Amino acid sequence: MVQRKSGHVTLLDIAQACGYSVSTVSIVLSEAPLSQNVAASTREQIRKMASHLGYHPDAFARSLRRRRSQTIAVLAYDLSDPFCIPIVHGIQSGLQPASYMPLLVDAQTQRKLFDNYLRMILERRAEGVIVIASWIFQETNLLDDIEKNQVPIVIVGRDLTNRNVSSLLVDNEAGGALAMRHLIELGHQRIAIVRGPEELFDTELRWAGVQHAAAQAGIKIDPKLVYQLPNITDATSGFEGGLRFANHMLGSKRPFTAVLAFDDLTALGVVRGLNQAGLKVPEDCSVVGFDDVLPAAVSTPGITTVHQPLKEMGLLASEWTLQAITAREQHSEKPVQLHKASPELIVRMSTAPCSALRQKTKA
Amino acid sequence: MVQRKSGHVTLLDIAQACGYSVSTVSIVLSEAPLSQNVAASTREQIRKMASHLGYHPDAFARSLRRRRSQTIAVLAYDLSDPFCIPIVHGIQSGLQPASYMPLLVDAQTQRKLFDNYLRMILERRAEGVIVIASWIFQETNLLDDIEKNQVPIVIVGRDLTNRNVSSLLVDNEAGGALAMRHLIELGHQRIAIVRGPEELFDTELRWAGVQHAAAQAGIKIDPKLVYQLPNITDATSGFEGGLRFANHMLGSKRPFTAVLAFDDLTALGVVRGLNQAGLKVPEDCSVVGFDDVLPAAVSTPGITTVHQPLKEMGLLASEWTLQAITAREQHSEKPVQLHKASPELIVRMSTAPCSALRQKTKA
DNA sequence: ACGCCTTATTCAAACGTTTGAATCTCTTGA
DNA sequence: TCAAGAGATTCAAACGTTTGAATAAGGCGT
Repeated sequence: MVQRKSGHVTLLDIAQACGYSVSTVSIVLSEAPLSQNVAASTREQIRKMASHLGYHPDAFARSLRRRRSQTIAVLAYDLSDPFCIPIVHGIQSGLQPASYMPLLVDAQTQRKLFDNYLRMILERRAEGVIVIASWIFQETNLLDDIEKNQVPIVIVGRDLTNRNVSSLLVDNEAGGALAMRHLIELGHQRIAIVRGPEELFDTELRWAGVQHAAAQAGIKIDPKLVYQLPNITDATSGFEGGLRFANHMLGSKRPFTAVLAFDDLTALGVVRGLNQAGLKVPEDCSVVGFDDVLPAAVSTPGITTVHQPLKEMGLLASEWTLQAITAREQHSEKPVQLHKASPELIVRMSTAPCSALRQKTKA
Repeated sequence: MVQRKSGHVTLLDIAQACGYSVSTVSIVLSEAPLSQNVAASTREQIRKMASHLGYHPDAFARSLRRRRSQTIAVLAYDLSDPFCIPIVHGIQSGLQPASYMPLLVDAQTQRKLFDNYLRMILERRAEGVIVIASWIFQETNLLDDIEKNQVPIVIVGRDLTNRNVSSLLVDNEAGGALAMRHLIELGHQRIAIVRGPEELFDTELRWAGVQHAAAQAGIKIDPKLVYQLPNITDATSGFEGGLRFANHMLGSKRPFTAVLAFDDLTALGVVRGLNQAGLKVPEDCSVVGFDDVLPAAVSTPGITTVHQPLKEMGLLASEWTLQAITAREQHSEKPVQLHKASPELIVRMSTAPCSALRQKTKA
């Protein structure tokens, strides 16, 4: 194997090795339209030599010349949020057939890192950006920077259509209602609610769904049994919050038979808190979560939750991005879109019919 | 803002805008040594114009010319394994100060994807590769391909020093012993073991540690209470296995007071299985896991487990890679290294003193 | 008035690839 | 015999940046 100074095999190496010009070799190996005109024997010979020398086209030179990076950046605000991974998988499967490379970066909830990576993304000339806005996420000037560089952008997990960004997220309102209706159908009347952090838009929407479902069933929500998670930027902080609030609920001496938690980690925190006080889930109290992340599925009891079709959302996000890129190539523009994915209730073992109800029906 | 055909601002734009040559602009903005000779006023002017136009150097052109991609590929065999994320974080924090960009890709346990991404990595001229070999991982010809291209490689989660690859992994033997000793100290004598898949190297090592600890304490392991997970490539499959084996254990009618599971997911599966049979953890049976992933921490009871210093391992992996790169620049070579990270026992609520022991000491 | 040093700036080639246009060599038909 | 076309291959410029060498302009000592 020949070693050039750059350490990599180039077209020139191949050209010299088999006595053709660089152009011919390029045409053959990149399967340009002109390669039909190249004699079959030549093609064969060049291809053989290329693989023999272990040639890999230099993406930098190619991108520079073609003015295409074949790259789409995926900027996760916090990759350790289990919420992200299925989305990433969906994106990958959408990009793979288009032979685009995902440039996946994790801002680790740090504004500074976020900006830093954003700069790198722009330098690497990503043709599109998909932002995964899990948990709290302040966008501030991000959009200006990206827009200035005319890079199509799609956001998952947040509605930014009012800022002219195509967005995909779960239908939070429907999801909240789904969870609430489930508890109501099980006969629960006194339901404690743990709302999400105020800064998170999901919070209001899920809350609206919950209220709607309650109103529809003629059930009043005791304001003293409504809690709100603090504005903390760590995705696992919900667990602490749920644990703390469970203690508050029990200390408040207000009766309740079920807890509707903002997300799965919060629900798991609630379960822990109830258990520490000697209460069993679901026998003494039902708990329902939101998101359907892995820990909810593998804990015991499994947490009843609202599933988000994350993989599908990721897939759609990648498709939208690719569409926006082709649109821009044709000097047109893809209109801003909003997709609200339908949530699905996953019933596990953390919810059960209200024991109070059983007594009532007996009476 | 000026728009060129490429859609991006270039050095030429800046040069023309303030009447200097491209060279001068380049020298100033890339802070080359020569920039000391450039008049302070000129520097000022150029910098101002650059930020005004929103200039970002083209990474392709720069890398092509400099022959440095400033990129290190991070190839995860299965990113959905919670095990990976802390490692990635460690890598990121190691790369950040060196202003290297991590090129993170997820093979999703698929051989085809793995090869595909590997090709892309080579085309993008990553200067180093860090492989995260969670769960089962067949390396076959990967190494040849990378070695041919003279790219330094480091592997996390697997010992491949015999193949000449620097490796970082937890000291599995010590970890296995740690878990076993913990159970023994709690007074458990009849301990069921769920071994990992046969193909996974960790399996034998942890098993050796377990056996060693047992021998040291003069405790015999009942072969009928030793199970082995099947060779499945999905990281969450341990849960199913644990659940199934818990049933087998109970069905075998052999007495046991504790279960040592191969990893946390398996432990969670065991807990579920025991619960379904009406047994309480830890009152009726203790369960210990391995890895300390998120689900183990947030389930109730929290799973006692063996923590791996994953973040530190990731950090060290990135440092080794950077060292190997600088070594290669100086035409020397970094020797192959092996780091066995010290595991740490995390005691949570899934383990408790053996009730049989209590009776014995009373008697 | 000349060479020489310093300071400030520019030239021009190179990195590896792609591609429109050009070249060269055959055939073929008139 | 020559023009015209087809087939096969090559030229040369370009993508945006970096950098060793070259140039230009001033200051200073002789």
